Amino acid sequence: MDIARITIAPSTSAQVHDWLRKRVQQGDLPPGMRISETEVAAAIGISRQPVREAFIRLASDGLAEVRPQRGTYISKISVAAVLSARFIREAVEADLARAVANARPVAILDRMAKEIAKQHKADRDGNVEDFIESDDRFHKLLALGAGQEAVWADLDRLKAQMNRLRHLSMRAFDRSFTIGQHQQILDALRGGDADAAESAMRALLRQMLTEVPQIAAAQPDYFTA
Amino acid sequence: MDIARITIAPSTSAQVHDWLRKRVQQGDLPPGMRISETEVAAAIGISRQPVREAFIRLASDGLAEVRPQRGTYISKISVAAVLSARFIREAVEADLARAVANARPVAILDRMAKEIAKQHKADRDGNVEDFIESDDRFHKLLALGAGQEAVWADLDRLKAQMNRLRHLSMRAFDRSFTIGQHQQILDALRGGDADAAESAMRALLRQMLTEVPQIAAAQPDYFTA
DNA sequence: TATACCATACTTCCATACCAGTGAAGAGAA
DNA sequence: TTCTCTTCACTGGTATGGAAGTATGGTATA
Repeated sequence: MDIARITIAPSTSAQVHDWLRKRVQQGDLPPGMRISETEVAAAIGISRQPVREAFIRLASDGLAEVRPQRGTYISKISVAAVLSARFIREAVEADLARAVANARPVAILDRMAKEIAKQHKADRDGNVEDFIESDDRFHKLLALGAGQEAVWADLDRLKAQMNRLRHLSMRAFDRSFTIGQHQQILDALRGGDADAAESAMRALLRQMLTEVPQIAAAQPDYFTA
Repeated sequence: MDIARITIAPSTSAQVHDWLRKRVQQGDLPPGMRISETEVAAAIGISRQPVREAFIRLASDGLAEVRPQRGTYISKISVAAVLSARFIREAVEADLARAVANARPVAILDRMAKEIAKQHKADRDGNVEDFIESDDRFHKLLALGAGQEAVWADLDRLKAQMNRLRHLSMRAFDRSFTIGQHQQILDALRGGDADAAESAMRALLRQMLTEVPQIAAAQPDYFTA
């Protein structure tokens, strides 16, 4: 038996937290919605305490807001936070692209090509969820190719609000543009052209600058400045 | 009376969390130390529940690790996390420097000059705390000058482990080198030379690449890979 | 001496009860 | 009708007791 596989059952509180977090990320629990310790506890069939602790964790994630004696609400999406995360992504992924272009890790680049193929298929099928997941994997592979896997973990946390926006808009931004940029990035990486890889990456991420305000304007109830 | 100043007393749990967080950041509670719900509650004179919730928040910050039925421990500093945050800082602050060099916001640049003066003084006086605080303000001003204040808030959260390392090492890295780079950065910003500003910033942050492993090696008990 | 077992004193986790603050509905007066 | 006040259901916050799991040191056994 593989001793690394020995795990303990996660606490009730942690399970509730995971469940809520996924539902918020997927837009199942919409921004501004009120949630109640009592209701959730009764629905699951447990006491209030673990639910309460899950709410605290959710608030630490920036996904909920606990207002004492008033109620707990799913956080609205802060446009400023999304744009801040976008700025950070552009800077970081530009550097990552340069590093990968210089290192040219063939195995990683091949996997990136496969993801682009999956994105074509998801686009044809109109499967937004698959597209988003493959998109994320593409960018994660970039970090991996630069030997900076931990960097992606940090970016992923920053991306939390951005992910909610993507799911809510159900548009995943301009998909054909995204795929085209991914291809350009990959071509540049294969050719070892750091400058081209960087500029293609920056162009990809700057596209959000025009799309985010449009999405926010279309569903103003879900957003704050 | 300024109605904006009306605030409600923070919950006990939140106060305990703030208190613990500061003590961990300042190295008062060293990495690896065991803390107990019962002990902290008894020391403060409250029940265990708020303390428990403070521990949960602390764990969300990455500053503590709760091991069920075993105990709660102050997190050791992950060298990988520090280096990941450093990589992100370099990429982001390089872009910020370029933006500021192009915008040349005079008022901000003057404030940055004052911070450099404070750093000279703190260095002469051997006041490490003052030096660290001024150092942070210098970099925050950079984000401000680029119109990206929210970016600094995100970076600040990523810097959590880095800050602990700084306080623990009580060295604040190479102070004279830091001040010199700050001056070079400021000169480049004043001259509108984006390339020079970027390279000076990158050189400053790359200095950590050599210092972090040294500090970690000097106090191995406080660090993990 | 070395090993297996077990009592015990911890730990965090969960359930329950009660508290204080909030806000909206409803009664009553102008 | 409109306004004010009271009431009350409901919210999150805290205290406490006990359940389940873990580590440790002593003890019996080989």
